[in-house]
Amino acid sequence: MDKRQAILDAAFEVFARCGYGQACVKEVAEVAGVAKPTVYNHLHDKETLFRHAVTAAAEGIAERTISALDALRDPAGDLRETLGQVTRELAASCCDERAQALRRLTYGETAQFPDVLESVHARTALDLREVLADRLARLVVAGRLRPCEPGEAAGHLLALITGPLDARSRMGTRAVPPAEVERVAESAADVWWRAYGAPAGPAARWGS
Amino acid sequence: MDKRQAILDAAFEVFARCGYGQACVKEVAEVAGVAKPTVYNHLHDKETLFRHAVTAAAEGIAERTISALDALRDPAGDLRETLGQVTRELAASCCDERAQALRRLTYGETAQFPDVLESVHARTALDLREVLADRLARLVVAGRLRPCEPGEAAGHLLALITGPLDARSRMGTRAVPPAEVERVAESAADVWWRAYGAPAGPAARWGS
DNA sequence: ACTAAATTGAACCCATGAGTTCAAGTTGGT
DNA sequence: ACCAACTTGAACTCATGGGTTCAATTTAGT
Repeated sequence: MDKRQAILDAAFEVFARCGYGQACVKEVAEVAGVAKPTVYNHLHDKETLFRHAVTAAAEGIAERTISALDALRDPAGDLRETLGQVTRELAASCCDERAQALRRLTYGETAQFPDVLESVHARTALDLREVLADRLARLVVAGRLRPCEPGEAAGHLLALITGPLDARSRMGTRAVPPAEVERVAESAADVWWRAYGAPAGPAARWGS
Repeated sequence: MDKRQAILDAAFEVFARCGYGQACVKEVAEVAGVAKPTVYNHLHDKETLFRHAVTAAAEGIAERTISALDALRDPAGDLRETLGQVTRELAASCCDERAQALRRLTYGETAQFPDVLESVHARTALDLREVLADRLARLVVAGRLRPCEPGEAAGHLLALITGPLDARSRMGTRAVPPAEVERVAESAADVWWRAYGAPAGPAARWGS
C-alpha cells in the first residue's frame, strides 16, 4: 500500500484517459483512493505529477518490451522461426493499451513537455533499437544474416511492426483483433527476412 | 483576405504550438489579425474551431503528400530509380513541419476528439496507402514487381519511411538534416526493393 | 501508550480563459 | 449616399480547476 505508487498509477490512468489538459488532480486523487492534499504532498505540482507518472510507466513498458528480444540471444534452431516469434511478441507489446496510451500522451504533450518526450523516447525507442541492433550484429558476425548496418536493420524491423499496427489501431483508438496482429507481425518478419535474411545455402559467401 | 481562412490558419498554428488545452482563442484572434468576437462569429466554439482548422490543414497536407506518388503512374525508365525518387519525396513531406504538427495534434487530442483523429487518419494515411497500393498493383500486373498484396506492400513502404524518420525527429521536435532524410529514404527504398522488387532477368517467370 | 508524521475532508482563494454583450465603427453592394 | 451586414475593442460573466490552509484523525515507529 505504497500511496505514492498508487498515485502515480492513478495519474497515468487519468492522464491517459483525458490528456494532460483535461485531467484534473481531484480525479487522480479519487482513482488513487487518496485525498487531494496527499497528492500534492508527494508530487508538488500537476506538472511533476505528470512527469513522474509518465516516466515511471515508460520504464515498466520499456522493460517488458525489451525483454521480448531475449529469444534472439543465442537462437538455437531455425533463425527465421525465432525471428517470427520475436516479431509476434513485439507486435503484441506494441498493441498493449498502456504502451499506446504512453505514446499518445508523450506525442500530444510535446508542446509542454518536450523533455518528457525525449526521455521516454530514449528509454522506449532508442534503447529497444540498440538492444535489437546488438543481437542482429552478433547474427551478422555469425553469418546467419546478410551483412548490414545493425542499427539500420533494427530500425527497419521495428518500423515494419509498429507502422502497420499503428495505422490499423488508429493510435490505440481501435482494438486490433489478435489474429490480425499476428498476420501483420508475420508479414513484417517476411519482408524483413527477404531483405536481411541469409540466402539459402551452406554458409556465408557473399563477397564485396 | 478571407478572414475565415486567416482564422483557420492561425488556429492551426496556435494549436500546433500549444496543444488544444493550452491554446487560447484570444491568441488565435491576434495571430489571425482579427478580433475575438469575429472568431466566434465564424466558428462557434473552440471545439469547432479546432475541428475545422485541423481537418482543413489535413486536407492540404494529404493532397501534397499524395501528389508525390504521381511519378509512379506509368514509370518509364528504371523502376528502382523512380521508386527512390518517390521515396525521397515522401520522406520530405513526412518531415514537413505542418505534417508533423498535424500528427502531434491528432494523436495528442485523441481523448477529446477521436472523430478528428479518425477523419484525419482516413485522409492522410488510408488514402495515401490506397493510392500507393493502386500504383503498385499496376506494376505487379505489369510484371515489374514481385507478386504481392499491394495494400500490404504499400503499408510496408510507408512504414519504412515514416518509422525511422519519426524516431530521428522525435515527432518533429528535432530537425533532421536533409542529408540524413535522404539516407533514410534511400535505405527504406533499398529494403523494400529487396523484398518486393522483381529479381534481375528478362521478365516475369515466378510460378505458383 | 506516546509522539511525530502522514492523511483527510472540507472549505477556501484566485488565476485563467471560454464565451457574451454592446455601442461604435467599417465594409461593400446598389 | 444609404443600408445592411460585418467587424471591432473593451468590458463583463461565469465555470473550472490548480493549489493552499487547517483542524481533526489516523498511522507507524519505539
